[in-house]
Amino acid sequence: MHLHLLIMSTNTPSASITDPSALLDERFRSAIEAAVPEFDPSRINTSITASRQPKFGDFQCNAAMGIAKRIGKQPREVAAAIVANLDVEGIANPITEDDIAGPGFINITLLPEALAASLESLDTPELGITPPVEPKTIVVDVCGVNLAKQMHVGHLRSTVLGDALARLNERSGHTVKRQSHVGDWGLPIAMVVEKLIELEDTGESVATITLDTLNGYYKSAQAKCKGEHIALKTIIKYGGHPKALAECELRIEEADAAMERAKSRLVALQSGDERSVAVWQRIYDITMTECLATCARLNANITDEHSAGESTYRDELAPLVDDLINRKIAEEDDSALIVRVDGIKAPCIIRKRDGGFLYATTDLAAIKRRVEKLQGDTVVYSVDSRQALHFRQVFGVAHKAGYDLKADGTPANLVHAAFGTIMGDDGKPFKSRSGGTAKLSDLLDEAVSRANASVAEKNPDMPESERAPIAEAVAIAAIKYADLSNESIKDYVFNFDRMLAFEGDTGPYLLYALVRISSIFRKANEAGIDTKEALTAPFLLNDPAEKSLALALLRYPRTLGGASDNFEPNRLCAFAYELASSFSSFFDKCPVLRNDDAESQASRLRLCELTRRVLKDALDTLGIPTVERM
RNA sequence: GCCCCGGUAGCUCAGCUGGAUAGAGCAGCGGACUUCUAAUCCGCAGGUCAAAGGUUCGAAUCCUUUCCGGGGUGCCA
Repeated sequence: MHLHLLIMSTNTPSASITDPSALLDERFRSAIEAAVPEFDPSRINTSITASRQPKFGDFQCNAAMGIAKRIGKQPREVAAAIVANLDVEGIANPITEDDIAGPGFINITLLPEALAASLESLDTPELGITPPVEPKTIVVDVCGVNLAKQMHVGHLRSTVLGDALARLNERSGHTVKRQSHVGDWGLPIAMVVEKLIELEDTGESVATITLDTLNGYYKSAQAKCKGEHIALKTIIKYGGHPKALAECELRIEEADAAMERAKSRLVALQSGDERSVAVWQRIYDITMTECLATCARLNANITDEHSAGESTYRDELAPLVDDLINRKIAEEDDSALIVRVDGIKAPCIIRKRDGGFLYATTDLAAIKRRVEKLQGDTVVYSVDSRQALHFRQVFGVAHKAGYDLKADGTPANLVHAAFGTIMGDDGKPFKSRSGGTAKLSDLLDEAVSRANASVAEKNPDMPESERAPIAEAVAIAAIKYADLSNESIKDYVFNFDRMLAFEGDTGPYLLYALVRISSIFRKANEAGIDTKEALTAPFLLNDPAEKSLALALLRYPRTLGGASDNFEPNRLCAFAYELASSFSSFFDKCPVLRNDDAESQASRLRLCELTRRVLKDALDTLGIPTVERM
């Protein structure tokens, strides 16, 4: 009954009998109800946590202090009453007043057989993860590349974090819909289209054009339209040679003309001009082919079907704005159309003075589609923290207009999972060696080449054909773990040396733990040991290292649920590191194959296999690739 | 000006929603490889949790103020 209540009360009920703290919660709840009948049972929080230090046992109950305060009794007196009413038969060592410590902590030490039983129940295909009572549909805004532009460091976090958030929620049993909001519309794109058409007209072949070339056109087109005006201002302000001034003015004339051509090209594109659309489509294909390949290389599950370009919203913008006008939600201000949101000083501009729509307008249409068509209960945006105000505004407008209302009339949960900037060693936003924007694929190449050198150093005999895919996986794991393991809101320093040092709290360390387990099973099979048989052997957890490994394993379901519900992949990273660390200690202290005791050997083999499966599952859920050898 | 986010060991970072003596990894020092991959393990050292108040049995965590750093701020995306 109490367990049932517990499950109903959590969004993702990952706690089950697999989790000893859930069992303890049930027993302590009963004890508290009996011990302090005057206390409102619905307000009981048993506050069972894992103990930090072994001398305080495995778990502790911190409920007595809080309850004592509310009912005006001494904390230790309440703790004693709880203990007197407590039955932990079959779970933990009997608890007496001697186990009450400090202001009223109740220390709990699990019975070895209870620990083994919990491990048994973890050792299933689901690994203790139970599906949510009410599965939700979660839309994840991820990646967000722009046409005619390479992916750069800025896309790393959106892609890696967004994909991890998606995987976390999928693993928790929710329905996830990824949406990559591709910047495929607007004047900048029209500029590139115009440029390609001009090239075609002069007879140049654009059939085999690459994304690199497109990226160059994008930059030069942008520079052409913007830069010269700045140069002119500088010349006028500081005085320049008349010749320079004349040259500058000439270039401005050219740039303005180019801008005019781009604007009319945009009109042509928007009205469906055949040639413009064909060129646009080619740019789209070239960009997406390469970007999706980079996503695949990053082991991020982002494909063509997840792409939802801004262009797909273009017919929805005018009606949406009209709706806001008609319902008096939007108002004119200085010839622009704005919506005011409570609590935010800056109004959200949804239509420019010249009649054009903006980023915010498209995002409103996107929210509408994601809630109404995609039926998202939650829409989460894996986007840079610098856009926090934008999202506060857009979410506010959507709510004001009711665009966030689900079919049942309740509002969807709109979440900006903001992340910080990737910095260079100088503490400034990361740049390439040459000082420009760092191309993501170049970054990955360098990581792979470093990983390759390390693998070659550790395994001189390994053939190149085997080494290459391992180096690739190790490099990607290193980069992704470095990105995912920090709290996402914070900026972090991108440092190859630290990431690929292969020591300590890094992706390769986690992979190494898996490699050691694989190695044990390879050796076991070579020695003719029946490993299949061992996988059903009873767990014997006598060594402290075995026990702490078991306790680490049992934290998996709860940790996964917390990471998923809070959109915090770093929690799962910390878990994976602790698990790998516990395993490494176990590996050092508890010989598996060189073990005369057959029962102990079987138990340890099973413990190894369970560790392998949990660690692999956690890494899969983070989108981190794994290897068998390294 | 206003708003948002940070500040924890020499460096890079955790800290499970208020719990016991604040934890890791690098770097430093000292140990452990004829033994399941030493990309590892074990130990030592390293802290006024930016500062000051407040809330209470109890604060890195919650509240207030101040300082420092970063970001954003009506017609780019």
